[in-house]
Amino acid sequence: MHPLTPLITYSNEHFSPGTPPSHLSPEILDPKTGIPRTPHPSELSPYYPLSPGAMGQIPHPLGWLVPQQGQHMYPITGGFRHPYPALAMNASMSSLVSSRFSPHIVHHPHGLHQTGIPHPAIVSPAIKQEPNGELSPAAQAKSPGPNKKEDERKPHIKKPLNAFMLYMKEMRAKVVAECTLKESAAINQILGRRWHSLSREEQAKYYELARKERQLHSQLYPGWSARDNYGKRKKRKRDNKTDSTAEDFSMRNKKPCMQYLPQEKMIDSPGSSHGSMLDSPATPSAALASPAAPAPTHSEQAQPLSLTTKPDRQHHYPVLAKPPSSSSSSSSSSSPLPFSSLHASLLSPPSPYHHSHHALYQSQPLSLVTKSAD
DNA sequence: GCCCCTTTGAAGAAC
DNA sequence: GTTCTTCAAAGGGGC
Repeated sequence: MHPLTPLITYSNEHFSPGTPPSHLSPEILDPKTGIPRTPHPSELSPYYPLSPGAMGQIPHPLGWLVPQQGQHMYPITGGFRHPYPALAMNASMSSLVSSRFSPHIVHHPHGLHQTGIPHPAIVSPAIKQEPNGELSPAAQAKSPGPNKKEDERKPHIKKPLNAFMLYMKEMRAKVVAECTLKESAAINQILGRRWHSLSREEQAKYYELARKERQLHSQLYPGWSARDNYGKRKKRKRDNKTDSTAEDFSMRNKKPCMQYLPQEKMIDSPGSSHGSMLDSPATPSAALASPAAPAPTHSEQAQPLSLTTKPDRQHHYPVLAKPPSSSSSSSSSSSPLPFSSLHASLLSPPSPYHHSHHALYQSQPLSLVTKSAD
């Protein structure tokens, strides 16, 4: 049984493109109009199926995502962690999500909900601060921007995890166990390939979870914007990624995973690795498509034949996913390369689903993935 | 101790 | 409208 199964009570029939499931429709609660209907947390997300009274008795619905470390979706750095405390919201949540106040106002200074329980998405300003909540001198010195004071007061509300991140959280432990790898960069490479090897149905589950997560996040923090977190990290350089390909990384691995490494060793010549898998009829069965992850377009299905190298890491929309406005862009830079020289079983975890269409994607050779010349 | 690496996806900024 | 950038998680490694 798939670990998600207990959480996913909805079926794929909810994934009619363009028509979000009714239980996810904005009419559940419109923060702007303040429609009075109080959504039960279970309506908002599979992460919130519990009644408040059940808190503390029933494991966190996302426990499967973080079974190994007992962590939670949005850990509160600074010591206190709680399993998605939004679960505790019922009436308070209603008032919270309907509030027009910004999250900074809604939430208590230290990331506490009105319930007194911090939401896991909130990382209080105590991030890298002293336990008492005051910024350490170092943190103060490093606080970017002129609004240090304001920044101190603002709880750090993290971005909701996307589908792949949810998948990573679940699968990381498995990969680590199988490969004895610990370097996250290497693990993530494996997970990235596994992600592509997932069946549509399996990916759809994660997309749906991620979508609900986003929806709930937006309802919990109506005023939150991803931009709020800009600058929280030091600007990361992207240029180096060009040179640091997976191939390089795999060579650096001191503890190679035999289960996955061979596939990379099989990559000898990019030019000789195209074709065989492309014979698979790309079953667009695409009927299965979540609103967040519509079926691929014709151009996308045709693209795997392209020999163009992966220009960059952006917008690599998976089989299910398609950018909202990428009808044209999807045909160029974002199509993964076929990786026909590898057997799917080497890349994929055992899965009952292996649509041929996936085969086009699951075999993306990281060693062949290069960024376009600058 | 901080940042990089590495992955995909979402969102915002920039053009 | 398209492209680019940043941040989500994770933990070893480098400086």
